[in-house]
Amino acid sequence: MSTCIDVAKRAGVSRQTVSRVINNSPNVAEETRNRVLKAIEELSYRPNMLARSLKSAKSCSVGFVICDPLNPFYIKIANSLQNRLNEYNYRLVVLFANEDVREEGNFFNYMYEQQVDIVLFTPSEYSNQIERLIQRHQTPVIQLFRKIYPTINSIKVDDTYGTYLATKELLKSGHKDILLIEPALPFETGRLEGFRQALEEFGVPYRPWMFLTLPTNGQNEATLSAYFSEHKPTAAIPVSKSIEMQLLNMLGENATQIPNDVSVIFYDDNEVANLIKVTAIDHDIEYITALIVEKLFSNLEHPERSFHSVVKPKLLHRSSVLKL
Amino acid sequence: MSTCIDVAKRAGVSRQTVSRVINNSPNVAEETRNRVLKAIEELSYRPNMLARSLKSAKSCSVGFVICDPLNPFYIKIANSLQNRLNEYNYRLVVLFANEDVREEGNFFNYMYEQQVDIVLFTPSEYSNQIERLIQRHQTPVIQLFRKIYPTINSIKVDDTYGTYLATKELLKSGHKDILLIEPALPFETGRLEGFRQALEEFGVPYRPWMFLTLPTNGQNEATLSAYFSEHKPTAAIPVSKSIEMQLLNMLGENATQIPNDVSVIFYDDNEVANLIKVTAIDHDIEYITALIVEKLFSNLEHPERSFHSVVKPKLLHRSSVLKL
DNA sequence: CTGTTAGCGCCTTCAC
DNA sequence: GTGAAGGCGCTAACAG
Repeated sequence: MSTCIDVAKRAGVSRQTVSRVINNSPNVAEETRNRVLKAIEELSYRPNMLARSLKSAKSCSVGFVICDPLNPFYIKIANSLQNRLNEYNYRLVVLFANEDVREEGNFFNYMYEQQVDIVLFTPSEYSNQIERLIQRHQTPVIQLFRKIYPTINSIKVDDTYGTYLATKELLKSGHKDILLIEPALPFETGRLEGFRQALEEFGVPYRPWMFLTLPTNGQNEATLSAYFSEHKPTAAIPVSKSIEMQLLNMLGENATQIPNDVSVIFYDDNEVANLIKVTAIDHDIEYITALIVEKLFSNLEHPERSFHSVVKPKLLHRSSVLKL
Repeated sequence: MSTCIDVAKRAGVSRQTVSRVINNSPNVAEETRNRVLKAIEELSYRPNMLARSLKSAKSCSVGFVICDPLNPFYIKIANSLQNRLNEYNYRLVVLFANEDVREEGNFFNYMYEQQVDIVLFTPSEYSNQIERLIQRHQTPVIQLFRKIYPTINSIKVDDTYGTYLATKELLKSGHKDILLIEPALPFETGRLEGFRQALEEFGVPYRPWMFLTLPTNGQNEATLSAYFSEHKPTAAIPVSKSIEMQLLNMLGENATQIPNDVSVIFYDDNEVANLIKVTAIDHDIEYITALIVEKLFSNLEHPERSFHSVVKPKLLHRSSVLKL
C-alpha cells in the first residue's frame, strides 16, 4: 500500500502538498495539483483512513446495532440509511445483536474502540451496564424504534397510534373479538394502549385474553392453535414478522381462511402481506431514514439538545383474499 | 476519551506497561498489572483501535459486500459470519451494494481506506475496473456465491446441482412441462445446465421456452401470467426471493393452486416456502459460514494458495398444500 | 503557494 | 520487570 510519502516523492513535492490535494484545499497551484493527481493515479494511492481518523479524532462513521436482522424492516432501514450517509461521505457500520444484551454491550465497546462518531441502536432490553457505558463515553447515542432508556435521545414509530389504526379498522368491519399478539419483549411498546383506545372508542369491552404475548424464539403454533380454539377471536393483529408467519402457519394448518374466518392485519407491511393481500400497518422507510440522518447530524453539532421524535405510521389497505 | 497515557499516569507506570497489560504480555508483575487494570476500570479506558491498527497494519476486520440485502439468505450468512468472526476477535463490516457495480467499486475503495484485512463480496457483474482495483491492492478477496472473476478465490453453492435436484424431483412426479425462472443477471449461474441434465436423464426434451429470465427490478406479474397462458407449464422453479413472490402473486391472482394446478419448488428455502409448504432447495448456513471462516484465515496465512470451493445444497421436501 | 515541525494513540525495539 | 525512543500515515499550525 503506497502512502502519501510515496506520492510526494513521485510528484516531487512534500507530503503536505499531497495532503492538500486529497483534501481539495484551494491553495495548490493547478500544475502541482495535476502532478500529484497523476502520481496518485499511477500508484493507485488511497489515503489511510485509520491515520486520518486518528489525527482528526473523527471517523466519519456511524454505528448501527440491529436487534433483529431477520426482520426486513430493519434491513430496509439500514440499507436506506447507508445510501443517505454515503452521500455525506459518512459510513454505516451495521452490527447484528439478535436481541442479545451481552452482544449489544460488546458492540458498544467495539464502536468506542473504532471511534465511530455516533451510535444508532435498537435496544433489546434495559441494561444499566449499557446505560453506564453510554454515560461514561461522550459518543452520542440515539435509540431507534424502541424507547427504552428515558434519558437517551430517541426516534421511533408511534406504535400506540399504529395499533389504534389497525384495531379501528377491524372494529369498523364489525369485529368485536380481536386478538393482539406481540412478541414477549422486556419493555413496553405502547401497542396495548392504542388497542384499548380503539376498543373504548367503539364501546367494545377489553378482555384480558385479547392481548397475547409469545416467546420470541421458537415455534408457537400449538400455543396459538389452542388459544384460538379457546377464545375464538374473529380477528387478529400479529406484531413482528416471526409472529405473523407463525399465525399464518397455524391458520393454514387449521384450514382457516383470511379474512373469511379470521381477519388479520399485519403490523409491518412486507412481501407476505402483499402476497396474501392483507391490510397492514406501513412505515415510510425513506421518510424515517431522512429524519434519522437529519437528527444525527444536528446531534453531532449540538450534543446538548435532546430529542424524542415520533413518526406516525399509516394503514395500507388491501381488500382481496388470496386462496392458495 | 482517555488514552493509555491517562491510564499510565493514574497507575503510576509508563504507557508501555499499560500496553503490555492490555495485550496480556506475561512480563508484567502481578501487582503492577492489578494497579493498571484498576486504572483502566476507573477511567473506563478502551484502547483506540485506529491507533493500534495503524501501527500494526492490520485491522482485524473483514469487509462483506452484499449484493442483495433483501434476500434473507445473505443476511443469514452475514449474521452467522459475524458471530463466528467475533469469536476470533475479528469484526465483520457489512455493506449493501444492491446489485450496483458502481456502489461495489466505492465500497472496495472504502475498504482499502479502512485497511480491512480481507474482503468478501457477492459480485453483481463482471467489471474490469473492479478487477484492476483488486489486482493493484494486495488485500485478499474472496467472491461468494457467484464465481464471476475467474482468477479470484471463490466459495459458492453448486447451483447446477441444486437445479438438477429440484428438476429431478418434479420429473419424478411426472411433470414434463417445467419452467425455470431466473433473474436476469449478467453472468452464468449454471442452473440451466443442471436443469437440462435432469431433463435428459428422464428423456424429456428441452424446449427453449422452459427457461425464462426476468428483469430484477420491477413487477413481472403480467409477463408471468402471459407466459403461463401461452406455454402452460405444470411446474415451475422460481429462483430468488423476488421471483418467488411475484410468481405466487401471479398464481394467486389467477386462483391457481399449488401443487394442484402448478407445482412449485423454491430455489432457496425461506419462511414463505415453509408457510405454503412447498419443497425447496436448502442451504446449510452454518456449514457455509464455517467454511468461509476457515478459508478466510487460511487465505490470510497463505495468500498464494488459490481455491474455488463448492458446497452442495440439499432438497428440503414438503408435501402438504396450504390453501388460504 | 509550498515546506517544516509536531503530534494523534499505540506498539516494536532496545536499553536498563 | 519496566522505561525511553522512534515511527505507523496523516494533518494543523506555522514558516517562508
